[in-house]
Amino acid sequence: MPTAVERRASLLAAADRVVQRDGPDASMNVIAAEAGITKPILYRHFGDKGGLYSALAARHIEDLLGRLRAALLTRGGLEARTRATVDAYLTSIEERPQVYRFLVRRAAVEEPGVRGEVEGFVRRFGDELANGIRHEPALGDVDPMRALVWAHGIAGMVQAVGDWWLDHPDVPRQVVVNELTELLLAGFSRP
Amino acid sequence: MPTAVERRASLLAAADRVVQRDGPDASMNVIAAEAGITKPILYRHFGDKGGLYSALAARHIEDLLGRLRAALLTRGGLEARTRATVDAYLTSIEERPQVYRFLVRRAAVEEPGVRGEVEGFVRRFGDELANGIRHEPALGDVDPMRALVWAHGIAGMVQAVGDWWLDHPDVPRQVVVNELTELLLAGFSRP
DNA sequence: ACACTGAAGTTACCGCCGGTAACACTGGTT
DNA sequence: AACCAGTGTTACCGGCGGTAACTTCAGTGT
Repeated sequence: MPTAVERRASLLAAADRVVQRDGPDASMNVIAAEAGITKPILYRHFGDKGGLYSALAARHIEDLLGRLRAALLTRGGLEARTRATVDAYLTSIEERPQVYRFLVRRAAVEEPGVRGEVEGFVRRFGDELANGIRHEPALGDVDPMRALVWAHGIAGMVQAVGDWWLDHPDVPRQVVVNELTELLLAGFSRP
Repeated sequence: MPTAVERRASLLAAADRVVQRDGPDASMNVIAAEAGITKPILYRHFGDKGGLYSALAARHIEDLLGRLRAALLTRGGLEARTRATVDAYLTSIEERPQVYRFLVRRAAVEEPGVRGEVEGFVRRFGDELANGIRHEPALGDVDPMRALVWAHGIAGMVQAVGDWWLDHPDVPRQVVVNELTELLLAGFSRP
């Protein structure tokens, strides 16, 4: 007899399997079947579909944000940090494309207005990055508003290139990393 | 008795009204009711929901791309062109937020893999922009791959900032335009 | 004048979705 | 023995995208 949190974890694992196999449009029935149970149990554990998706997304978002944070702390200059972060992002896409698709497509659509739930991971990354930029030693003091606009712009830039790269798998990752890093660094070194 | 293309245009106009009133999740029933007819007629004209959404999106995409193209042709230096284009983008968001939401959220989700239909307007903008960058006089000859990555990055950057701005209406447009323009210009003027 | 055709439009349905109410089963507590 | 409390089920609801089958009616050939 598993505990409640174990059960919950196993349900999330099942949902994860389905999403990775069938893409980000998994239905509650299919997820329940994969977990070997029926729908109402899912609803008792997660409230509604948004709740399940939030829980599932939260897990991957924390993982991805963890990688990005670690990359942002890379020792070396601004260039090394930038390159490491971009590379971490694109590597995550390469390793689990379905998860990435789930994060950027599905988790952002489930009307984040009503509850301040997940709010899309690009947003969260942008908000964190804004803090990082404000305190980046190589940049000096940056106006908070400027940091916000820049951070969300940079996050969106990396995301858009990642999306584009998803549909152009022939392009080597290193090439994309190089171009993006160069573009970003040029943006940082303003006159 | 209206002709077929008139009918089609009036149906699209009805769909447009519903989307602008109720947001981008309009159902076929509601759209049909708004048009004063019933569902099967919509399906005879547009095939399926994706077809209607494609047609509706195509219209707005052409309009928005037209504005952006015009802004890209602004006389003056690279800065004037950049600023005008960013301003055109944000102004379009400001004027019709629901349409913008429809374009970035809905029109990109309807599985573009099967048919090469709309493919999201950010993608199209990115592809066009890549051409523009390759031939931008102020930049000289740019490697095609570099132009592609940059263009999609820039398109994503502007889009992300636009999305963020949608949820922060207190920030004046001019401020966002200024920050974004500055960031982009710095990116262009690489060492 | 009249039957015929074909398009326009309707009603009524299908299967699936997200979500829920109401009912069984089972173990432990008193 | 009686009673929970939790876990699970079946069976349903309204609404969605999508379609089959029927009606209605203007135009046309003879």
